[in-house]
Amino acid sequence: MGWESHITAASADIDLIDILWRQDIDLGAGREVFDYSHRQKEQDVEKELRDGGEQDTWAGEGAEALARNLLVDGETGESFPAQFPADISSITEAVPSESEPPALQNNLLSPLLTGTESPFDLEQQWQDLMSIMEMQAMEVNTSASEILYNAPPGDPLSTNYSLAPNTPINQNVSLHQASLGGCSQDFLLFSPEVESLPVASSSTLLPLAPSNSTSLNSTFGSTNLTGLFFPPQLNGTANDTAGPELPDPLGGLLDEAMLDEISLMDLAIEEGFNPVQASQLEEEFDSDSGLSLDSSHSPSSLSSSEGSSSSSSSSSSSSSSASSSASSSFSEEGAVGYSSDSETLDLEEAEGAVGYQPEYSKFCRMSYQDPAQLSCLPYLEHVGHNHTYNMAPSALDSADLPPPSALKKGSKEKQADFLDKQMSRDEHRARAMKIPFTNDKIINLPVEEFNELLSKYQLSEAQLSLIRDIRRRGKNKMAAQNCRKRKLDTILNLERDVEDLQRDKARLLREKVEFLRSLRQMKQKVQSLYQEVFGRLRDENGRPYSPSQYALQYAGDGSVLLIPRTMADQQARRQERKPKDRRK
DNA sequence: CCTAAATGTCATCTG
DNA sequence: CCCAGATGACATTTA
Repeated sequence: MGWESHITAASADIDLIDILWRQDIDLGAGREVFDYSHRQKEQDVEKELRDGGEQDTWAGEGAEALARNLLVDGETGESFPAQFPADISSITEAVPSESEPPALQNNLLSPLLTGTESPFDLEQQWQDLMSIMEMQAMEVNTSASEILYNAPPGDPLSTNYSLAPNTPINQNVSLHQASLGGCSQDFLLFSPEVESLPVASSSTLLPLAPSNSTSLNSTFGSTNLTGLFFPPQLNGTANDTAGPELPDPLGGLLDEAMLDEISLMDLAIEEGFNPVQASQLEEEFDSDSGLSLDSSHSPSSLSSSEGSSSSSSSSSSSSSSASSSASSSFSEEGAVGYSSDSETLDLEEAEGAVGYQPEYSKFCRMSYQDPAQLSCLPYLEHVGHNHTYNMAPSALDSADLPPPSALKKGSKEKQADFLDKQMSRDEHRARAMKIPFTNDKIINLPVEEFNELLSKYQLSEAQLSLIRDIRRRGKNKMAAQNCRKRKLDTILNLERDVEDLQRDKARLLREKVEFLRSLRQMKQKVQSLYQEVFGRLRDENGRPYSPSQYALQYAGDGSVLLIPRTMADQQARRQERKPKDRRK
């Protein structure tokens, strides 16, 4: 279902890409630039695609798109170097002179935007691709597909070229941007190749439009990725095939989107993520430690994390609420935390775990403290047994244990066994050593009271030693529990953050897709305008100029010149190279 | 009986 | 310096 549409869209993209490519070429963008690297990347992509199932398909699409995109980008980037301080206004003016409607003017301006594309160079694209794949792998849930393709509610892609309301950039905006971009101008608007093509040259804007899925499929499928890399040839074929058909906006967009997303992904992951995110994460960890402090309020961990992740906070707030549910469960455990899991259940444990609540322990067991013996109280007996501590070493244990069971028989015996089993090793040891108070007390009593308690009894060195060990171990046990809870909490928080980040990433990718889409639209418009203008030009004899021999070029002063192709090509090359150098 | 997860224990560090 | 708590590493128990 979705896949098909996606795929088709992707294929459609190809045509678009081809067109753009040509444009780029016309502009003077060099394919050489990307060729080599592209191929390699593509191959890699293919491999990856093969490796994974659906994801692969995605990746594949993305790769293809990427490849195409790269071409485009590469071209655009190179073709539209900042070199040319061209005025947008100039361009617009020039166009109008031709008798174009205002709308057209705007359109013309839009092309300038292409300059924006430049930023996306091959490397980035590649990274994007990688990132996308990664993303796909990662987010099975919020599958990138959903995001990318289904993404926005009123997703433009699905609808049409018409920009979605949400679309960040609409044409108007784009124009604005274009002006800002101030791309250079002396570039040739479009060049040769487009015209050279029969279909295109003759007339039509159509060629500019993205090709249909069908055309895409045919061309693309057959050609395969490698084909993409050899634009010149492909262009011809692709154009022919694709030519007349209506463009599939979605397809092209999607592909680009894919590519772009990839790039975004990369950026997010590699660049943005590492530094920023990493720092955040680090903070979180720190906070965690802090959390430990807060142990009492496990949630604090959340808060802390939030604080750290505040960057994502915007989303986090929402997420936090959402995640909070998840975390909440967690928090309960943890926060409460440390209150030990109800499961455990030895009172001791509970108390202990709860730790931090010595009183509780007192509650439960104070009574039997009698030095006399724990056995006094029935209830205590059982429980008390547990608490009653036992001997340390296994020898004692063994000795102790047997007796009880042996002595008591029947239900009682069973109970005893049960209780024994319930007793911790330290309890057994305490009992074996005849320690007069419960482990609970030993462990949970505040230092003062603990010392007081010890002072009340005449204890042997061995007993004192055991008591100290019991206390130490008991404390540590609780500490370990808290520590683990905290750790778990931290992990949950991190997971939540990851989700938030993924959401952000997806959102950014969507936005990128939309931008690219609008950019592409503008390019198409520019191209169509170019063709229209060029088509209306007549020489002294009233005959149209041959697109193969002439090209329109924007002059620095805003005028549009008709110049011989050769010159145009030369200039295009120059422009092409400068940008490269700059980038490096 | 084996494995993995849960717990407990110990050694260290830290505040 | 002592203590309690935190935590990594290892041991033991539990499921």
